[in-house]
Amino acid sequence: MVRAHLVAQITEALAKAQAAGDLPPLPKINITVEHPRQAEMGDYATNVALQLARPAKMPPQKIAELISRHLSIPDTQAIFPASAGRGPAFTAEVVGGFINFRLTPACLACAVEEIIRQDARWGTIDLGKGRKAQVEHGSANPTGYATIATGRNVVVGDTLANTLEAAGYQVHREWYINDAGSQVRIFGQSVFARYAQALGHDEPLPERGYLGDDVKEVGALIAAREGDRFLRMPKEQAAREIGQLGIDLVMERIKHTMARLNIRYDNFFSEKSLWTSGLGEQMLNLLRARGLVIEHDGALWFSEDGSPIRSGQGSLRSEEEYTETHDDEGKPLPVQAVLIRSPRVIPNPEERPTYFASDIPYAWNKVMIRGFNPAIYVWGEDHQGDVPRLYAAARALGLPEGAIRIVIYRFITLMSGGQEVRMGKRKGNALLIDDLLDEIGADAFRYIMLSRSIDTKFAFDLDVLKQQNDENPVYYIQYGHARICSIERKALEEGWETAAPADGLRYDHPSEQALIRKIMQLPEIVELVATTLQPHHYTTYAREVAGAFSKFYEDCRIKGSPPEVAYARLMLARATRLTLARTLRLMGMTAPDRM
RNA sequence: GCCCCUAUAGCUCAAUGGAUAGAGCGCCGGCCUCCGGAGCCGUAGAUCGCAGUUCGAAUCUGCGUAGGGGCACCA
Repeated sequence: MVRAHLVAQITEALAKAQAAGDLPPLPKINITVEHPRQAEMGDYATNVALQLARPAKMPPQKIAELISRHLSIPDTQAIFPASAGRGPAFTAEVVGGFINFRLTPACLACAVEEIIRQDARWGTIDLGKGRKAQVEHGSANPTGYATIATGRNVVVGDTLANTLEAAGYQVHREWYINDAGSQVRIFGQSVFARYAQALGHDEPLPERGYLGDDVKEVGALIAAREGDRFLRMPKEQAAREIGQLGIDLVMERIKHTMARLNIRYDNFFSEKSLWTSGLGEQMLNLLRARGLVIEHDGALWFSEDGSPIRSGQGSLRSEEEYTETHDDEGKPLPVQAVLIRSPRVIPNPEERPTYFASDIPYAWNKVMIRGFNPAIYVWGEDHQGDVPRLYAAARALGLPEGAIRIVIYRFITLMSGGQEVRMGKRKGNALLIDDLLDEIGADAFRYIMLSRSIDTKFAFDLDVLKQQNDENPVYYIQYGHARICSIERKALEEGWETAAPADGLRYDHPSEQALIRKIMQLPEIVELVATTLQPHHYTTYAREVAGAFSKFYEDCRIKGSPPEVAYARLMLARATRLTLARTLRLMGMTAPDRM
């Protein structure tokens, strides 16, 4: 709200100072306004004078004073159109080369009024301007129930989707089903083995088969539903058909798990469909026509610049060829070539050439056919090597710059007996989301998943989490919300709420003002998450809002205060409730009325 | 070997290149005639190492050290 106005005022003052000859002509700089760490330095500050010191050949303090002299201070109405006649919005002060801005108490009061006016709209911004965006998340192999590794993926993805929605995008949520390829085949064989075992046959699991209990359960379920009819057909066919049934059962269960997590999808997209629809071949032909597909020893390679593969190399697996090179400035150079079809794969509509090959038509489908921009991919760090390839493919296909954005998050490891263990679906040692939800519930799960930056790995210690459950910040935040609801209920019952004072609300207490400053930041936080795609900022912010409210609640009585004070405080409590509720909802958590 | 990510308080994590690096948990010490004590206040405690860029570095660059991931006809 306020920030954009400040930037505009500073820009104007800078231009005026130059026009008046106080400052020499200067190069254009990026004018930023930030929150000073120290409250004594005001609510906002700009460092323009420090940035201009060198080009202007003047001391920063002097520049700041000159700019400040040309600064016009707007009335609150300029920022909050509904609030007229409340005086200037802020004061400006030059300290050590910074220009510090402090919102006037009247302006803080206008902010509270504005938040209440916006009500359910509070926290929405218009960054997207109605454009279509997609967040693809989840997308684990349908070869087992959802694990907590997928949990991080979906919670991050869903929160980003919520954020983009709040930021004014029309958001589509998609799960990509990797229902093609060899893992699916092995999964089918594994389910078949468990199925046969359930029917009393001594059928061994395939090599590198899936060992988890979930696959056992799926096999037994199919045995119970379908009887022994699959035992009377060729094993290969049985494994394929049972594999499909298994995928369906697994996806059903995953959808159920997602619903428990308060996550819904607009679409589940089948990888296989990219090839059965013919789009895959179409894209390969398009790339071939552009000279970007190379045939070598019967294999098909994608090469961004069409450069030939070195002769004598039957495969690009050698280090030299596969390594992503960097130029002198450290900028990545294009990957030389990526395998898209092996000579060993017999073309088969149920098989797709390679995993990467599917990414090409999928990207096209997202951006060119369905018109998503941005199309956001939420990927685990095991896909990190695919990032430059997908970008290369996007460039080769001529997708608009920036249409594809990839979010990489670090893995979750499991603490077991003081040791970190990497989970694996095939190994069957992965912790399932459902089991964890039984223990701690969806709100705590989502909060925990969001509480760490996606760039840091997460060592998951179940015992510690269970133990900490009661003192989790989740409850502190939700408690703040529930407490406000309780206050509002009581205020209604006991009739504390009087008429609004004619000349507007007033907040003189430091704890009131600190709380207002905090809740006012919500749109900035939404913008921050929408642009950085780092959702952990919400957890920090929610904790801060709840903390500021607790302090306010300790210091400032509502009940029993003079009517005007009580009214203003009640409104502040309401604005805080709206802020907490929105933040919790962005995180996909509930905002309970009572606990 | 090459590429990506990470290293901040005893522990788990924050900090759009800004001013005195913040929280939670844990430790120690205070606060309930009162709107919900799942709370509030206070004490102690930290930027992996060495250079560099910058008016200013936890943040950017280089070289180390330690950990994770990737460089599959797995996904």
